[in-house]
Amino acid sequence: MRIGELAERTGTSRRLLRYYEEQGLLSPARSPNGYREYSEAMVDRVLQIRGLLEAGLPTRIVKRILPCISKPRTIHFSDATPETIAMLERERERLTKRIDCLTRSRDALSGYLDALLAARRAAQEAALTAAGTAPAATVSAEA
Amino acid sequence: MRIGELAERTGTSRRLLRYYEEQGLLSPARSPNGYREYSEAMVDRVLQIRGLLEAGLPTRIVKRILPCISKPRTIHFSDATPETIAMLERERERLTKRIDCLTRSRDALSGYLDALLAARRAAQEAALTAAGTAPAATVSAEA
DNA sequence: CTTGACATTCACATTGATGTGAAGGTTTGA
DNA sequence: TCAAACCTTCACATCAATGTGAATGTCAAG
Repeated sequence: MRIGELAERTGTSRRLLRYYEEQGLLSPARSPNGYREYSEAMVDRVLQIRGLLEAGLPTRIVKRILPCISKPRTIHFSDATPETIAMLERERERLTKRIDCLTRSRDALSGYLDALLAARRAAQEAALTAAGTAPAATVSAEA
Repeated sequence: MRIGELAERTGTSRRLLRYYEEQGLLSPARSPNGYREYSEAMVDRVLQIRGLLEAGLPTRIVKRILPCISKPRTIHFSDATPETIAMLERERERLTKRIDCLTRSRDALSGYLDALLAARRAAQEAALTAAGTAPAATVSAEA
C-alpha cells in the first residue's frame, strides 16, 4: 500500500511516516515511480512504534529494540555480542521501571476514582433518604 | 530543604524544578530571603513527576492527576463532577494503554534476550565439544 | 570585608517530535 | 487534455522539555 493508506490505517500523519523512515524505523520499498510501497505488516509495526514513542521512548531507542520485538522472531547472530546483550538488558530494565511507575500511578488514580465514586454514591443515597422527609434535594450528580 | 539539595536528591536540575513550579506541579514555600523551601515530601513528589514525564505524559496531564495520586489520599469534593470523573477515567484508560504497550514490548524483548542467551550458550557448548577433537575454537562469546 | 557557594529572575538556545506549505512529478478518470 | 488526488523532496515553523548563562542577591567562613 502507499503512504496515504498507511497513514489512514494507523492514524499517523504522512509526515511522521516519512520521519520514522528517516530515523531508520521503517524501510518501505519504492515503486518505479518513487512512491513508497508499504507491506501489510507495516501497519502493526507503525502502531508499535507509535505506542513506544507515546510511552516516552526516543526514536533512537525504538530503533534499537524494534528488530528484537518484531513478529517473525528471528535471532540476529550479530546481536550475540556482550555489548548488545548488555544494551538490551539495560533497555529491558528501563522498560520495567517505566511500567512500574505507570502502574503505580494508574493504581493510585484508580483507587482515587473508586473512592470518589463511592463518595458520590453515598451522597446520592443521603439525598434520597433526605428526600423522604424534606423535598427539593439539590445534589448535582447525574450519570 | 533548598533547591540545590532537592536537585541532588532527585537527580533533577534546578532549572527543571523551577520549571515544574512554573507549570503548577510544585509549590514550594519561600524563605524570607526569597529562596524556595521544599518539604521532605517533595522528594517523592518530584520523583513521581519525573516518572510520569519520562513515561510521556505532558505536564498538563501530570498536573491534573498528581493531586489524585499523592500520598495523603484526600478526596477533593470538587472532583465529584461528571466532567472531572470522566477526565480521570480517560486518563486511567490512557495509562493502561501505555502500560499494556510497554509490557508487551518488554516481554517480547525479554523473550528475544532469552533466546539470544540460549543460542549463545549452545554455541559455547558446541565449541567446547569441538575442542575435544579439534583445538583452537574461535567463538567470540565471553561473559 | 571579602570570597565562594548558594540562591534569584530572565532571556535565549537546543533538541525531538510534529505541523505546514511550497514546488513539482504521476496517475486516473471525465 | 485537463483536473483531482495522489505522490515526491525540502525548508521552515511550532511546542514542550530542557540546557546555558548573564546579572544580581544572600549567607557563611576565613
